[in-house]
Formats: sequence, structure tokens, C-alpha cells
Amino acid sequence: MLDIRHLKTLSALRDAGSLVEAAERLHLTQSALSHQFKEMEERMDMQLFVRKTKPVRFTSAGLRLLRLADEVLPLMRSAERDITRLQGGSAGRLHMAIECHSCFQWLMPTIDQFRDAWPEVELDLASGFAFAPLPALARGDLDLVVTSDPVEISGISYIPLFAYEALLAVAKQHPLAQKTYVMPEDLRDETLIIYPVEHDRLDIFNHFLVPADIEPAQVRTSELTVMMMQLVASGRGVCCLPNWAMHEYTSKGYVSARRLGEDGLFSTLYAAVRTDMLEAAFMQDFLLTAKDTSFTTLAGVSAVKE
Amino acid sequence: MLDIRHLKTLSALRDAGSLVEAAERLHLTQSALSHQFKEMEERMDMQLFVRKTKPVRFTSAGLRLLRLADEVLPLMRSAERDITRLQGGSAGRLHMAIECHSCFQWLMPTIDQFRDAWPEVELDLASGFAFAPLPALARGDLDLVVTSDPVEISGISYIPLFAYEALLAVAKQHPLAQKTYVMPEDLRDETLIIYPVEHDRLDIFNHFLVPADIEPAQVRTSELTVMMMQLVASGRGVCCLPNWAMHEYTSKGYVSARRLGEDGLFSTLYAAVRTDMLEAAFMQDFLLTAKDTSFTTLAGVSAVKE
DNA sequence: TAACAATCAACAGTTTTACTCATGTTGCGA
DNA sequence: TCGCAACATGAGTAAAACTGTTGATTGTTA
Repeated sequence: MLDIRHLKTLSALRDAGSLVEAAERLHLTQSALSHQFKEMEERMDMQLFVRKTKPVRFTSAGLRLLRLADEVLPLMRSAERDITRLQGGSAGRLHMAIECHSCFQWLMPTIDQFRDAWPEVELDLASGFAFAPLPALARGDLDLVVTSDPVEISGISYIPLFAYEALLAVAKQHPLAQKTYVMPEDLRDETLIIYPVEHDRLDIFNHFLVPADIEPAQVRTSELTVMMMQLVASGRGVCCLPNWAMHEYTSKGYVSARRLGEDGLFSTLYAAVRTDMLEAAFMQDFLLTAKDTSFTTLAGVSAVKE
Repeated sequence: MLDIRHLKTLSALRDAGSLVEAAERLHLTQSALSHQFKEMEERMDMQLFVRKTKPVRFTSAGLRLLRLADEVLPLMRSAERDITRLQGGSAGRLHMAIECHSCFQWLMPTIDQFRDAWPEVELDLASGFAFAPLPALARGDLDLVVTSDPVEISGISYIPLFAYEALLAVAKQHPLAQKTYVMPEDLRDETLIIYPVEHDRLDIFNHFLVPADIEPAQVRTSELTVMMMQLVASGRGVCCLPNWAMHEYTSKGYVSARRLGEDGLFSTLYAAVRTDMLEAAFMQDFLLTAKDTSFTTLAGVSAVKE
């Protein structure tokens, strides 16, 4: 019934004030517009504007459609712009979300560096995406998700960024600090401090405690890594962090880090991306930058400080 | 480049999951859709979706267009609904604004009555339209404006609602209460209390003080009529109100009302409406109701209570 | 009041678009 | 390897949308 073309001519007519001038702006003949409006008005059985006045005067119906045009046309334009961006590949959108709570500190240098190199790319880091970021990625609401457990979804590719070891932070005078590594049973009487997220999103539950069917005596949460470390240092509990997040505290002798299990608990961080965006130049560059800066930032972080 | 039709098919394709089923839903052949997408993808030189998967999988470009569709299609639908409403005339929109500050009390009964009779009509009273409501009416943002000075604008019709007399409220013991009528000079040493609006929107300035080139000694403002009346009663100033707004106070002997000039200062309240909406049944009814209830409400309000 | 310029409507003719139908191609499971 | 289902392709068609022209209307100027 209605068409973009109609909205465009209507909007042009308002700007121009007369059919002839509107036709010029649209690179059409006056006749074309006359027909177009005639057909439109016949179809909806309504006048859209009064022709006999100097600047044409719109009827209520015409005004309503103009309002529609004002809403719709900008949306169309911006979508078309995004598409041409996607064509060129030199610009685009990169809306990210991170599943892993302690990734900010590692991601920030990457983002800073990337922003300089690709100013045209619209960057965004959605921290509010605590809920299922992978479906959002598949749906197109997000463009990149940093996650440690890749779920097979068609159209989504996982690019490994780097491997890390999950370590247990304990107070220096804590009995566990005497051991070379910690076993699940050792946590049976401990207070475990975690980020306030579901347990099944944490490595220590998924790959350490749950397989051994052990639950810690108590679980408490904290938003901030610093706060966790304070609690650990004062003997109020233990907590599990990636080696690179803990390095800052162990190197100052603030807490001790211990391996989880005899062989350690290793995991890999992935960037999840829609497969067809992998080709985009800026995406390639972002992934390289990410791997690169992670290498640099984490260099010298030894697995366990004795 | 882009068309509503494209957005509709794209959206249908998402819902259906395959070209054949999408075609069924749209009452088209599979071939038609295939052509449509081929043409679209050629034009923007991009894949929009991957065909080989069970539910088709959209590329980033396809997802971007789907987002556009989700934004645009509801807008289109609601506009089309509004248009068909305008055709029928039995339903529609009636967004009002009042220029006259003391009209609420008079308009409310009208609105209540109208709402019962025309539940389908979307009623709104925009009190925030202190700024230029008449252009907003011409632009289509409003549908009816109550005003006392009709400005000639093409496409706008003014329907007189009722005439009223502007009176001056003075304290009962005020010297002016002794006079039968008040002249402009009498206000030279008075404090005039007005609503907080520009002076040129007030009858007493436009048609009384300014022609005589008189300014009151002081002007102070108040939002509320009751407050004004309190100030007047306690001899803190005088104020000008329409007879029907003042009646409540004079009939209780709270203040005295005096005529402005020997012949009185009369004015008419108009409803400003876009001319083409005058035909709409609900508009006709609203105007009749307005005149009617104003007649009823204001009946028995004599011009000046001696 | 006649001549004019500007705007719009209407007609005829042409190109473009958006389909359908018939047929060809491809991927996939038995 | 067959057959099936989903999609692609090509040819043909009816309607659409546009152009050019002509004539009517309106407002402007002499």
C-alpha cells in the first residue's frame, strides 16, 4: 500500500512547496509526481494536499504521512550507510560483550589501540550483557563476545586469544599455602569468594569442584577484584582468578597463588564472531591486536610464584 | 535502493526459515523471492543470508536490514491504521492545546463527555504547548487549539465557542470597587496580578492598557487562580479574569468584579482546527459538545455582580 | 482585459519492474 | 545412485511507473 518512494516524494514536496520544484529535486518530471499522487490519493481515497495554494498545504492525512516519512527516512538512510560500510569493510560496527568478569583490565589496552587505528569503526563495550551474549551475537545485536566456553552455533566462529591458568589465591599464612597444589577436597571447609554470577559460568565450579562433587563450606561474592584480594589476604576466604589477573597481587607478596589440581586448571579465552565478519579488515586487525596486546600485557606473568 | 517490500520479505524469511515457506506466507512463488533476493544482493554486492542451512542463516548485512525492518514495519503499520481511521472518520486523534490559562475548568466537562461518546478517538491535552501552538496545529502536531485571538493561517479554521467578558477583580474595600467601571488610568498606581505568560497574550494588555499607553505600577505573576484571588482579596493587587472564571469568587463576596471601560472588554474564545478535519464526525461532535457544555456551565453567570 | 508565465491534469506511448511458469541445479539422505 | 527438497535461472507477461506533450486554470503584468 505505502512505499518508500511515496514518503520521499511527499517529503520533497514539503521542502519544495510545489510539484514542479519537487519533481526537479527528485530528478523526475512534474507529470510523474502528479500521477504518483493521483494514484496514491485514489488508493487511500483521501486528499493528501491542497494544490491551489502557493506553498502546497497538506491535509491531516498528508501530515500524518509526513510524520511517518520523518520517522522512517532517517532510519533507512542510516541502514543504507551501514550497509555500504559493510561493503567497503573499512568501517563498521564493533559492539562487544565480555563474559569473563576480570577481562576489562586486559581488554582496555586492546580497545585503546584499536580505536586509534580504526576511528571510523563504531566501538561499544556492553557490560550490561550479563544475559546470554552468544544468542545476542547470533541475532546481530552484538558483533564480538569474549568467552571461555565456545558453544557450537552455526554461523559463529571462535578465535582463540590466549590460554591462561586459573589459580587459587590464599592468604600467605593459610595452611593451603604450604601445599604445592590444591585438591577439590581442600576447599570443603573453606569460604570461596566469587564474582556475583551463576556458578556454572565459573571455571572453578565447572572443571574443578563439580567433577569432584565438592561444595565449599561457604560462598560469598564480591564485584571487585581488589576487594576479593583484601578478603583473601585477611584470611576471610580463598578465591580463584586467572593467573594474569592475580599477578599484580602475588608479585607484591599480598597473597599466595596455588595451582588447582596436580596438573593445573588451564583454559582458553576465545573471541566469538559471526563467521562472515571474519573477513572484514577491521575485525582481522582487532583480533590480531587482541592477541598481540594480551601477549605483551601478560608477558612475564609466571604461572605460580613460589 | 531499499524498499518496504524488501523489508517485508526479509522479515518473513526470518519467521519462515526457508524461501519456499516465506513465499507461501507472502502469497508469492518461490521464484519471485529468489529473484527478489538475487536482485537485492546484486545491487548491494553482498550476501544477505546463507541458503544451505536448515533455517537460513543471516549475514551481518542481513541482520542489519532485519533490524531496520523491525524498526520500520511497525511504524508503517501504525501510520496505515491512522490513515484508514481518517478515512472512516469514526475514529482518529484529537490532540489539543489551550492558550488560555483559565480554560481547564471549562474544558474538562467537555472532554469527559466526549471521551464517553468517542472511546476510539485518541484524546490528549498538551499543556506543555505554551510555545506557539498554532504553527504546531498547522504542522499536524496538534489537532485543536483553544485560543482567543484567531490569526489568519491558510488551512486553519476558527470556530467561535462562546463570548466572555474580561473583568477586573478588586478587593471589596478597594477604592475602585466604588466605581461602576474602571478606566486604564485607574490602574496606573495598581499592582496587576497575571498568569506567568507574555503580556501580549493577555486581553487586558492588548485591548485595554496598551491602546491607552498605560502601564500598571507593578506586575506580579501567579500560576493559580485561587492564589490570585487571595492576593486580590487581601488588597495586594488587582487582576483580570474572564467572567465565568471569576463568578465563583464574586458570588461568595470574596472579591468585587468591575467592568473594564465603559462598554466592557469582550472577547470570544475560538477553537482552531485544520479545515479538512472539520468534516470528521467526531470533530463536529466535539465542537458541538464544547459549545453546549460551555453554555450549560456558564449559564447564570451574570456579567457583573453589583 | 489581453497577454504572459507558472502550475497542474490528462492522454498516449515507452521503459521498467515484479511477477509466474517451466526448467535446471545443487545438496542430502536412503 | 536415486530421488527429494530447496533453491536458481531464463523466458515471457501484465502492470507499474515514467516521459513528453497538450490543454486547462490561475495569478500577474501591461
